[in-house]
Amino acid sequence: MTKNEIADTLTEIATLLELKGENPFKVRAYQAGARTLESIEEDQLVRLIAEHQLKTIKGIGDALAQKIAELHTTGRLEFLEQLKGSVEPGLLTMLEVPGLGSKKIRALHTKLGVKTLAELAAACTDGRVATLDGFGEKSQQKILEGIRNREAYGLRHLWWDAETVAEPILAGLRALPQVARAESAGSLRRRLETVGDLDFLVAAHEIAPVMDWFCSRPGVREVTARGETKASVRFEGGLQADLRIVPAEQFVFALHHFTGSKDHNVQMRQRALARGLSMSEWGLVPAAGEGTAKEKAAQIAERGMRNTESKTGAGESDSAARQSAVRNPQSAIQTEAELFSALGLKYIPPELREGLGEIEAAEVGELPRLVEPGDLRGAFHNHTTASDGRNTLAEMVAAAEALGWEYLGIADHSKSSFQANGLDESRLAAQTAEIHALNASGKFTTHIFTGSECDILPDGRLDFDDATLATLDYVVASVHNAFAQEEDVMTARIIRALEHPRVTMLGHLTGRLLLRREGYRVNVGKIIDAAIANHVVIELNANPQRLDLDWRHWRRAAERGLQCAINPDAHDTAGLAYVRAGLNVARKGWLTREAVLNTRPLAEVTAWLRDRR
DNA sequence: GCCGTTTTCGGCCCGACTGTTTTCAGTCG
Repeated sequence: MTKNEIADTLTEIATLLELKGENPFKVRAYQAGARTLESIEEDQLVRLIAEHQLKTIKGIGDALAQKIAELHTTGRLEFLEQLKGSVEPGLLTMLEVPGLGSKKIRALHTKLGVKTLAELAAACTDGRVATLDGFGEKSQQKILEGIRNREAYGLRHLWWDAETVAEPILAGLRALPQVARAESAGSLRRRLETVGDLDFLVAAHEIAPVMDWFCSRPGVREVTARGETKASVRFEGGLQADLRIVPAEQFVFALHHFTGSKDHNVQMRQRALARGLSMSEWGLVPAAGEGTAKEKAAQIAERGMRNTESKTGAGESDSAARQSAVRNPQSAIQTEAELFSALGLKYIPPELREGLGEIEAAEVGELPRLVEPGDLRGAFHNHTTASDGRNTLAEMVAAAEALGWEYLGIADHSKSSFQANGLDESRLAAQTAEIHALNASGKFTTHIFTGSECDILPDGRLDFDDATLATLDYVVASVHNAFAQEEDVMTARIIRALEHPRVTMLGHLTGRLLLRREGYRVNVGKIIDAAIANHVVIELNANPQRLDLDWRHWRRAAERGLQCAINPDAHDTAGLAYVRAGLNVARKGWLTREAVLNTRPLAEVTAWLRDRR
């Protein structure tokens, strides 16, 4: 096991011990052990294990040293297996309900005997929870709401997680000899922040082998449908995936159809009709004559295509179009660009196909040149082991260099973020000195900027005084506490921070966690105004769980002059890759390279930061 | 479970908020 995997395992042990009601200081010892482990380098750990010197690290005693060594060499731990066996697995799930911690869960388990979320929900519904000591009506209501939210959210998945599942499937489909073309479609291809299910579209000259391959993917729990041209499967974890197989000449029409949002598709069809054309997943053909719904349904049934009705609910005109398309194959149109062109439009990237003005812009050639992955030259807002990151400064810089980045900004937490091991003035000074020394050493081609993710205190003051902030290249100001403030209080608090001359950018504006937690109540428009007025950048936090500020705000904000920084908020070297999720959202927000600070070369960014100070 | 030492157990990390209380426990960042 790697260092970080071992740390995760120690944290898991701590959670299980907590649920068992073990000595809280023992729990803390495991948590501290995990953090300690994260703060050392991988090869240092390997050396210490080999030399039986683990115990020389503060916070690691006999017990932890033995367990860490066992995990490192064998990858498993008998102690953990036994521990898992002694804790009801359903109790771990309850930890995901807001407001429930180990103490309350244990009370619910021992006094009411609930073992699963369903049993807990039932106990709330019939009022048993409110009768327990330490619980009341409000707690009962809150728990019930938490469980219901979780069920509702559970229907969707983070784009990042869905993409992780989809990528190997798409690659596998493309590698099949029967497959001419394959693409993902739907919200995954539109790069929406959350995805309901996966859609794969394939052009194949032989259907059965492709279906077989798809339905037998590892992790498929159940094949929920399998017809002649479409199959649906459900993966462990609940994610559903659809595969549609179409003839090659139909592929591009189906791809467009299953990619666009409902609004985009409706607008496209209206546009086609206005030009005497009928558009559907089957093709683009001269608008067909009238026919009864019954006749069309019969034609579809005849061709055995029941499974392929439109997702957008426009099946009527589609079937007519399909009938014509079959008679008039659109062999001239091979790509989506040609399809758009046939309707007098410039190519619209999938990210923009939301029906939010992209067709009008494409008509007059005013679509933006969207920022692209290759445009990024670095990123700000990254953490190291100095606060709550899991890789050291040197490891983070080496990873950035491997990505070809010209610069990397380090912004560890400030002292008020106690829970995240925030840096006080002296530790910040030490880190700044370390960064200056590393830059001077020439060890890395990637330049390191000194920064801080400085807490915005509840009254809008910053966590460091001006003299301390003046020692840094830049400052990311973020809210990490007092989330429950009224909207006007929170808005004024953030604006006060933006007006501080040392603040370079605002971190995760709303604090939302996708599928888990709403953002704090805040007037986004006023904050954007204040950021523009004070020449402060607003970050696009690229953590797949955040993607904050939301793409729906960016187009107008950027038009009014707001600068964006796509920040991975990386807590380990792997986290730098999150910029990809951030780029998706930036593109959905119509952002160009010019709107994104970290597309600029090092010299330009250096000058920009200097001029701001 | 770790640490430190007044050498063999006692102490171990912050602060706000909420909901339950009537002085505090639990949760969360």
